[in-house]
Amino acid sequence: MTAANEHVGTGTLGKAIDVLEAVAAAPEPLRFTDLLKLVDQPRGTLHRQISNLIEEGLLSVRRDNSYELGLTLLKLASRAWSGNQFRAIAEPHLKRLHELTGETVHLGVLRGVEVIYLDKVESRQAVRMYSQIGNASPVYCTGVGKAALSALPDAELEKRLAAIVFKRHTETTLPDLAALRGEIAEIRASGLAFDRQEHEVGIHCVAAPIHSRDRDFVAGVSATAPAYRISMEQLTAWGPLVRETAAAIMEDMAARLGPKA
Amino acid sequence: MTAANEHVGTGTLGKAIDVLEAVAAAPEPLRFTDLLKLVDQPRGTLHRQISNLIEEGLLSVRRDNSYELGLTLLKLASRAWSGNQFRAIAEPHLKRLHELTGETVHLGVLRGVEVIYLDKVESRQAVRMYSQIGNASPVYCTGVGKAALSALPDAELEKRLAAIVFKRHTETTLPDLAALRGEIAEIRASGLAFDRQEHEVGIHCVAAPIHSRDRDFVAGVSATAPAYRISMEQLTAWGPLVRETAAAIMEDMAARLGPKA
DNA sequence: AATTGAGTTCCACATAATGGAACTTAAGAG
DNA sequence: CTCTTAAGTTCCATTATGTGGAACTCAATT
Repeated sequence: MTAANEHVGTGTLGKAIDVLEAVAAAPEPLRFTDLLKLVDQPRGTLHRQISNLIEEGLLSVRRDNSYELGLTLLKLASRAWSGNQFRAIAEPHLKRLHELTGETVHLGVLRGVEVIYLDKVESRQAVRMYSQIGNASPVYCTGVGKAALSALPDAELEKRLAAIVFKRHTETTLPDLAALRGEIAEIRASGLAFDRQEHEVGIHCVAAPIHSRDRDFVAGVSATAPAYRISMEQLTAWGPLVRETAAAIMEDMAARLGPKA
Repeated sequence: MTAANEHVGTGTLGKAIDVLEAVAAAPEPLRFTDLLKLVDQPRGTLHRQISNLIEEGLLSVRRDNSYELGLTLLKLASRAWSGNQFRAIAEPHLKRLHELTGETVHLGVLRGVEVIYLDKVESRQAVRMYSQIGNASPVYCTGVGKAALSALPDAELEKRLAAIVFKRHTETTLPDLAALRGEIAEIRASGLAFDRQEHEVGIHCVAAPIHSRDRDFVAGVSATAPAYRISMEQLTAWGPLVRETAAAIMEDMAARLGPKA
């Protein structure tokens, strides 16, 4: 649980999404009463909300009366992905970076205090794709997340930093704000962010920030590799390539989305 | 456009989903006025609905004021996929079928008059995964779709058939209800459905139906291959394997979801 | 048979969505 | 450069819609 589910739904729609997010965030199946405890709503209300969600195919009921997210979401997400403009622009650059490094390449965008992975390129498709794309990870322990943070204007950065809840994932996870601030300073200086097995043991990466002209949109690209096979030196050596990829994506964005709104 | 967007949203939530589906179904970018024509709502109302959707991250605005689906959908769909019980049960069986045939294996569930692909197993990952999973195709021109239809109780089948709008995708696409009814009879007899390049030229498949005990849930598995490499004879020869896979999935469902609700 | 807890239905009430109209911008024509 | 038309946005009285307390059903447990 990151701070992501402290989302306060506004309006009828917001409440509905809150229910979906509660179901999404739960590590184990939820039944009616479990949900009732999670979302702060009266029984009658929640019951009707759930009915509506089921009606729309956003939620469905299992045999044991627990809930799971519905197929409508898959259908919509499939279109959200293929129709995403930023992803389409970045795609060829990701492929190129993959060809140059031979390793897995990720594209992620910053949203609140988490990173949502928009795309992934890897050759040996050992891992299933859906398990990564759309996946949300905390900012402070991913290369893409830290890179994205570094690209924010100071005022905005402070707001986001304040919202982070630190949780130790591995031995090397940044423990607190002070450590994160230190890293961000370094990232701003070098234009590169490293994840030194901070999210998952055995996995490290180099990442570079991507941002729109006015920095209201920030994202990142990374090259990720298993630590046993790729050394930190090798990772560092890829730094310039990753930075160039990010730069190329930004150029393309500027060119294809008009000089500026 | 299939009959899918004749969805009539009920309640506030339904209207919101209608807007999302309109954006999802559009082949080209929509601006405010375009959307206004598609969803039948007064300007002020639509405007506020859009604001709410944007607020929740379900929609976002491009530089040119056209809309695209938001990242929240990716995040939720990622969980919808990994948490889906049916998919999890079917997964090992799909892998086994893939190993036996060496070809691409699909799992799809019936929803209204379309099939939504829930999973896909293939070795050479030439095609991007998101382009298939979550993808919705018409029932009448896919193996999985026809297999699923054949498993419906008659009353339900008739309702669905009535809602189908036939559109010719290829030379061999079933042209009308009569043709489809004929096929369904055959599928019921043999337990196997074929897609003879009816959806896409050069691609054909064998599929078998999957259903829950009371048939309120129907789906299908298929083995798909390019026509230039795999003959109809070979496809037919795989039939029993596909049927066995479907049977194994149903057994697993019965065992893991309780003898019956 | 009695008790508890889960899940569902109902309805007077209040909140939140509605939609008409007025208001800004932005684009095109004369 | 001003006029005109169209696109996009805001406002607010009206009303429809969602709300939530309480009563109810159903199943499991003792």
